[in-house]
Amino acid sequence: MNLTTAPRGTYDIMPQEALIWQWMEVNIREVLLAYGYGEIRTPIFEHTELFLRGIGETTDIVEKEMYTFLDKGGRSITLRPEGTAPVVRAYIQHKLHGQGGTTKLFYLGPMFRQERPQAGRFRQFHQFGVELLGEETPLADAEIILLAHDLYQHLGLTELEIYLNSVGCSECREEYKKALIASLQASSSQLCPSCLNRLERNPLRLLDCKNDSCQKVTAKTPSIHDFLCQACKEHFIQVTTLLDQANVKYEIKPRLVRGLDYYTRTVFEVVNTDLGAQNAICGGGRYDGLVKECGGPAVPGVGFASGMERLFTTLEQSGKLPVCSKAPQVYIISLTEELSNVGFKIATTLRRNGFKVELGFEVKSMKAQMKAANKSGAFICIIIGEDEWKERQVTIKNMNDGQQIRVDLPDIVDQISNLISPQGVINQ
RNA sequence: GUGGACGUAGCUCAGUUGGUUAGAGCGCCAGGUUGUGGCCCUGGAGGCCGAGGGUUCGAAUCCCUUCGUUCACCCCA
Repeated sequence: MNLTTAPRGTYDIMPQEALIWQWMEVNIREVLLAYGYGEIRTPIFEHTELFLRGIGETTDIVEKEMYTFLDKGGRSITLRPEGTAPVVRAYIQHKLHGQGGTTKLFYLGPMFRQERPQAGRFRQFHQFGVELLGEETPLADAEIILLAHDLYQHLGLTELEIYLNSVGCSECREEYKKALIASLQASSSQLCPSCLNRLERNPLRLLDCKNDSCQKVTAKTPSIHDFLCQACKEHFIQVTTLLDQANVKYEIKPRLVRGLDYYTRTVFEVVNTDLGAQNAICGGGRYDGLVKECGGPAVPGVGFASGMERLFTTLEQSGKLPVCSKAPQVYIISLTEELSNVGFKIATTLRRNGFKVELGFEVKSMKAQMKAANKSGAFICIIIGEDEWKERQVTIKNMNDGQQIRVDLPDIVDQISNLISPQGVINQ
């Protein structure tokens, strides 16, 4: 074990980068709140059973990717691998269905899956997501997709693709599965081993296998759209109509199926095709059976989850990351040990007046301190030297043009205010 | 869990068919100014060449093991 390295698949967000994360979070919250969603903060771990029931026992997440352990009371605990199941649990626990109407929630935070890391995949990663509970109408599906669309738009991402499909309800999906299996069994000899396995367990997933031979086989299989029941068909058509009205471009992908068992009817992904193998930055859909499955009433739901690391990378690729600077406005240097007290006092005064101030702690040569001031990116440097201090003055230097003036101690705040406006957080 | 690629200074990387004290650029520190940054010049610090074992007179270089990183597969955001 190497104690000086973060555990596999985890990483530190350092101050400069954290500024960008804060920016992303602020913007995401802004849009979600504007759409009427309230933030919910659920625990980072839950009873393992919740995920077994919610996500589905035969999914890969549950079978091999969960961080599961026994606590000291012998309970099986799992670090949340996704956000929907915990939100649904909280929805049931707090009986939000009893308040009537719809419930609109969003979450944002770390998730955990014990997978082998690769580009765009970590063991601790971050997602935000929304859940709209209590609505069966296609308006809800459309609102969710539109929300995702507008959100990325708001962040400056205009080149993303939206893939859309319907996986039907429990009834018509069963019909389709039967037809699919029947069609595939005829040519099962040409399928890859993992697809042979999936043939029985989850034939839908076989549709997006990347293996050439499998693709040839599945290319000839029937489309789910030929099997959707009347209600599902109409639901899907209405969703697409609403998206058309809102001018949202999307691509219908009859073969888009998602890995989680709980989806019904609408499923969708938002994809950045420049991202490599892990190119989905958002995935979601309708889950009409999930609340009941988790022990609540039969309440329909629809939502999505978005991976923030992938969002970050996408923003970076598109040159949409903001320029975040942690540079101070004012850098203060003192030329002798005795004068560093004065510098400290001036720093405090300026900070309490709302200026972003950095104080050189070490009294070194003036040249060295000026270098530090320059490197900090400060707009103004305050120099406290013996000459000035004899007359209870300090030098204020504009680091851009090199101009400097001497000012009396009581006038510092006013003089600085003439040059810059407060940007710090402390305001009196 | 499986496979490929890669681990040399704080960072990005050189390092010839194995051959003395392991290099560059950037960054850092100091000096070129008695109290003035950016540009330039000079000097300096900083490496168990990921770790362990083996081959050899001699290993950063070859072999094995291990750890780590990374990309891909399975699967997924």
